Amino acid sequence: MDTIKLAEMLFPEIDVTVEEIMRVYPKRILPIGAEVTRIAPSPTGYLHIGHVYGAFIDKLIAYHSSGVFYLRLEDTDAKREVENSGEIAYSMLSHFGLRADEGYMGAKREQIGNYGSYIQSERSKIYCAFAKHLVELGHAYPCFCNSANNKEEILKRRQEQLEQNNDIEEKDVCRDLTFEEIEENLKQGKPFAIRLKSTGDSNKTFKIKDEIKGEREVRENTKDIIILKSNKTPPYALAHAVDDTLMGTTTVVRGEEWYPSLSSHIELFNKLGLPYPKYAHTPVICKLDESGNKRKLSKRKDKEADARYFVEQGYPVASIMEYLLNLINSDFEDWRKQNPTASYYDFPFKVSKIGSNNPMFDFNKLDDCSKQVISHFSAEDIYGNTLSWAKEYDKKFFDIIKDKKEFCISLFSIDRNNNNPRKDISKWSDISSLYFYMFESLTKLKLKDYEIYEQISKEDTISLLNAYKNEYSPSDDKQKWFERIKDICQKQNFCDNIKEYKKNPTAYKGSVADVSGIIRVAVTTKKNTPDLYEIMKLLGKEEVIKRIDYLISLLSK
RNA sequence: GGUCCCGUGGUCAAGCGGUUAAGACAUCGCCCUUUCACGGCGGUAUCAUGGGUUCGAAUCCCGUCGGGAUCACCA
Repeated sequence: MDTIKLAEMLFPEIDVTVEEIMRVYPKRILPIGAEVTRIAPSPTGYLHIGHVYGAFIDKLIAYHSSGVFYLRLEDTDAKREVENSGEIAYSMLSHFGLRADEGYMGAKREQIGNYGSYIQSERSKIYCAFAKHLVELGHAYPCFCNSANNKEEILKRRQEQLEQNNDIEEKDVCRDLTFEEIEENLKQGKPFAIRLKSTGDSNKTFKIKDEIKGEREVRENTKDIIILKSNKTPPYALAHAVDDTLMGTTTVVRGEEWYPSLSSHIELFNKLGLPYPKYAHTPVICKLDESGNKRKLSKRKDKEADARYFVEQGYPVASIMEYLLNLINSDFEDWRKQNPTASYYDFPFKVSKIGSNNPMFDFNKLDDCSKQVISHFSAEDIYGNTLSWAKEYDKKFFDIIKDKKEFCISLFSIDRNNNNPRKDISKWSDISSLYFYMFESLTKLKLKDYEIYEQISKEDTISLLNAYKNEYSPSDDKQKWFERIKDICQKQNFCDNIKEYKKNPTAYKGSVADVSGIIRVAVTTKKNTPDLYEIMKLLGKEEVIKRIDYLISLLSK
């Protein structure tokens, strides 16, 4: 068959050649060893946390090799496109400090870099030229079969095939069409897609090194994959081969879900006569679902799949990044211990040290990371961050704290300006509930809202509170303040010394810890708060007495 | 169902033929502490399983089981 003639018949409107295009995209001039990486989200809604994870690895690779990290928009599927999501992807990436060195810069901003356009929908002529080239070479052919339109249809079709022959094989009925048949189809105006004419042998394998998985042996591709859809846009495979070649990507970092299609991508590169890049197939972040099984974080089911969730919750950027880095290279924590104040970009990260297990997302661990991170913040920074977070995501709390700068800073300073700062805040949204008693009156609460000391009788509790109410003086220094509590202990047969109490617990009604705790609960409802002395000073005598009285009244009912 | 990937404590994991099987989170004790914290110390593990290879296996090989991914004109 005259493939040149066929190509011309299929693509009469394409007048550029692959050679001409390649000339427009010169080789990058970079330092030796520099890696070019990219994040290539498709604008189908929000940015998945997995993209943040992947982009972070991209950025790290580029950063440590003095290379380039760029952002490309993979918007070749108009059906799935969601408005504004390109912008969301850009701004989320920027938010997490993963701003690209070049590429797409958000909807209304110009693209930066010499290898654009970085928006695939603007490159369709390029893809067609490559597809045409492949037809010319006899490595691709037109397919006139009807396509499935949605996932449901695909799954149904697959199910039917399974029931029939236990095997799903791509049937390439158009592979052996004659020139005349193709011409006839074209005349009738039938739409066509372009398929790769695979020459792979499923009994043969080849070796390839994955930067994460290491040396692997994979089976040759035998599928005639689609390389151009009937609407003249490319599916991922062609876009990947063409763009990553033209844009000079040296390492492709992508999720493990791509691994099964690797051999088809390699065949495509081979047929194109192009060298393929290095690959790093990353593990996929999972979670434990309701039935106890591990599964990929799902956009539809899991709120934490959306990168915005972490912003809405008020996690500092560093917290997320450090948690992710801990997942990426598990020795990060050791390094962090040695280098408590260094930037995480200085961590000697290694692609090869990325594990190949799919990790489960662990909020416990994230929160711990975040508590560590926030413990290094100053009270002023905590206030500032909380304020700007609340302005966006908690209007009510914003109104409460916006004019209370001094008060809040005093509050956040408690237990903070020392060598072992308190670690109770993991995200800005914690603060309103953690310290709610500092911002509102307690007079609407019921007894069940208090963390009452069950082991102390109601009568003793009331009597302790009454006694303390009369003793409390805001002008006391901390020493004196505590002396008074001890006084009450002695008068009411509570032990004022913990060690003593532990030696002989039955001799007392309780210890000074219980008494302090009871006062703490009366003032704050909670057993766990920052230093009580400081809290009471901030609240003021009137409020403290009022709160004690209120709890007494609740207990007396 | 085919193909591929993965199996070390609740979670993240170090480990690469000889280890008392690191460390972190969570959890439970204890200690420190004039309260809450912070911090310190410690407990909780027959390395999915069965069989090989070996003087010796979490580490190598095979089977089994379990989990995951993928098999689109989606990325």
